[in-house]
Amino acid sequence: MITEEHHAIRRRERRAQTRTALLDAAERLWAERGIRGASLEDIANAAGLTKGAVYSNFTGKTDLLLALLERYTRADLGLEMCAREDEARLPVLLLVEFWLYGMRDYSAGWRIADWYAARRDTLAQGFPEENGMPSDQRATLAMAMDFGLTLQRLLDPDRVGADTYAAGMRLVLE
Amino acid sequence: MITEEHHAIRRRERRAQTRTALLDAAERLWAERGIRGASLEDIANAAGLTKGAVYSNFTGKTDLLLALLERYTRADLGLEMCAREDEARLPVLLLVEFWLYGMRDYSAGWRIADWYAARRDTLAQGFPEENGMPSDQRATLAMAMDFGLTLQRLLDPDRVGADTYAAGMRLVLE
DNA sequence: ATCCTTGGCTACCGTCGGGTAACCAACAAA
DNA sequence: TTTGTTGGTTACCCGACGGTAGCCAAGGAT
Repeated sequence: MITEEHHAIRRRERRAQTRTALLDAAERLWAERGIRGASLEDIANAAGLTKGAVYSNFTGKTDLLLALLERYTRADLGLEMCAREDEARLPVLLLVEFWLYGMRDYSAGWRIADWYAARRDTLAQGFPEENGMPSDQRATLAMAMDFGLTLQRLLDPDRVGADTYAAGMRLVLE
Repeated sequence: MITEEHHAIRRRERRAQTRTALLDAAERLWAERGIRGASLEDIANAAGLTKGAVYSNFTGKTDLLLALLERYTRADLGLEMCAREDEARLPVLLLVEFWLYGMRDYSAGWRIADWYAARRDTLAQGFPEENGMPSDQRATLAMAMDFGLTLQRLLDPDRVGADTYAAGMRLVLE
């Protein structure tokens, strides 16, 4: 039986779907071209919609950005991003975009900083406190190594091989 | 005595000065606001000039960008960028801008990749081959740790302290 | 069957930014 | 002094982008 609430729910679902579609498109295009490099119209078209849909679901570009940042920082990139490098390329690009944005916009900065902190905490719980180094410090170093190697490797996979990546992670994970 | 060549030289010098002034302004503004965030007019005005001066000295925005990249990759940031953190903020921001640009523009990508490689080589010469790890690999790891820690520390200096930075560099430099 | 809400579309505006062309002043060459 | 060149300014064009307003159709409510 189909009730009125049922309809209302389907309605909300459809709206959520368009929101998701827009966020997906923004995530992909902004990763590919940079935040200022993809316009709202580009994003809407990529989602099979028009710019109006964006303004119907978000108050503006920065709102869309913050919503994406919100969703992005909930979902977890697994540790060791460089493991499958082709797959990691776009997420890392977007992460760097967000880092830059956060460095310049204070209100977004704390959110990214918090995400990093949460990631470190999660990671630290996997490390037993050993060798005199606190586990949270070790987590910070692991993230740093992972990130620093990924940046070099994505830019120049020939000269920064998978073996170097493995050696780095081994060193920091003892 | 003032010869004709003397004049010609002063002329060339003045031109070189305006070029430098434009490059300086671009370096600062692009670091502060991002490459797409500062227009040619902004840059020219910051240098006390007008947009026309840019087009008199460079063929366009990307040419100015490449010239700056060229100059930037000649000058050397010392290793351990995070040592004096306030001083490092802008250079690191610009470096990340360049990294992103290089990841998306193939023709610029190899230049940045080469710069990284040269940095690694220079660094590697300071490392004796020891403990079974090749010195060039150690250089890669040192850069990765330095960079990864700097990114985290610039974003959140409270939670990523100088001690952690020191510990990371110690670990990788043995 | 009728009304009204909602979600998305279309057309439009103002601004901004890269790029161009005409112009002009300083200055070197004669 | 006159002439030509060079370095920079001014005014303008055009496309793109963020944002707004009015419209319209789908589809729930009554």
